[in-house]
Amino acid sequence: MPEIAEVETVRNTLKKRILGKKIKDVNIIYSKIIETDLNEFKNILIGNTFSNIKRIGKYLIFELDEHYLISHLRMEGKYFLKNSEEPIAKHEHIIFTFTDNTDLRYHDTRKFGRMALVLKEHLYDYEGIKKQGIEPIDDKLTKEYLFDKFKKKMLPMKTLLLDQTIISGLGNIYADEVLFDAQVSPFKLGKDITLEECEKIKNASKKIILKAISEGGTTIRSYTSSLGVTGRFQQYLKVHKQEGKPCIECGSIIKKAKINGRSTYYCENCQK
DNA sequence: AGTGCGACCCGAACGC
DNA sequence: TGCGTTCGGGTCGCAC
Repeated sequence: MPEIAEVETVRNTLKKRILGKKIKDVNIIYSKIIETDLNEFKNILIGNTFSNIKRIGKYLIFELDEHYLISHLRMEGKYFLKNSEEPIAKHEHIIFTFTDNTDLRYHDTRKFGRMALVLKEHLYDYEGIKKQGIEPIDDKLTKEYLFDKFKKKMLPMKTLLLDQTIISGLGNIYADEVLFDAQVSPFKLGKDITLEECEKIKNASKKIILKAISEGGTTIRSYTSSLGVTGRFQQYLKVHKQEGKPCIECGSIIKKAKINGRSTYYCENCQK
């Protein structure tokens, strides 16, 4: 389940492998992934070259001549690099074939990921991109900014951390970890949060994302032979999926709850 | 405007 | 064993 750290790892790995290669064909096996008109999608990509790969929030942005290919992996999207002769595997939905007879293959068991082509000057007209808030690693993420965004909200903090228009890039796993690190209850309403707690949330977000990115980078090195390009997150989780285990800080049993439909793990004793 | 929730998918986990 | 059911994850879009 890719979050910002996994997306960053995929970006760095693909940059080393596909930049400068000319696309000679695009095979669309499952078309609902693609939001752009399919003929237009193929016509723009064939003959084109990926010249850079950027990231905005959880979106991968592949740079082309005049367009960007925007790709969101959602939960299970992955990119594989394979030789073109290899048979198409289950769950491979979009295949970009380069002139050197290698493929970039988009693999997604849940078919939830999305791709779209936009003209470069229209990147920020794309809804998902336009709405992104500030990233945890950006110095513009201040306690004052967070306090201002949270202070009138009747929603629980868990929900607010998942809102990409406030903090860009936190997913369900890291939201739990951030709240644990900041010692803030996931149930606490935005309107009840203090400036001091915003400072803790800001620091925890940055710390956890930076750690996750470095872990993702470590993990990927074991993938060189199989070519599965994904940054699987490490099991350094203190609360997420730790239900029933003792809290590493106080020994209380980690609890699980649903908050606005999202599974949430927390320590009742540490998080107030 | 703010909030709540179903839809999109399908493999894994669970219940019988 | 084998079947059917439930769950989960990020985002969108619709309902209130």
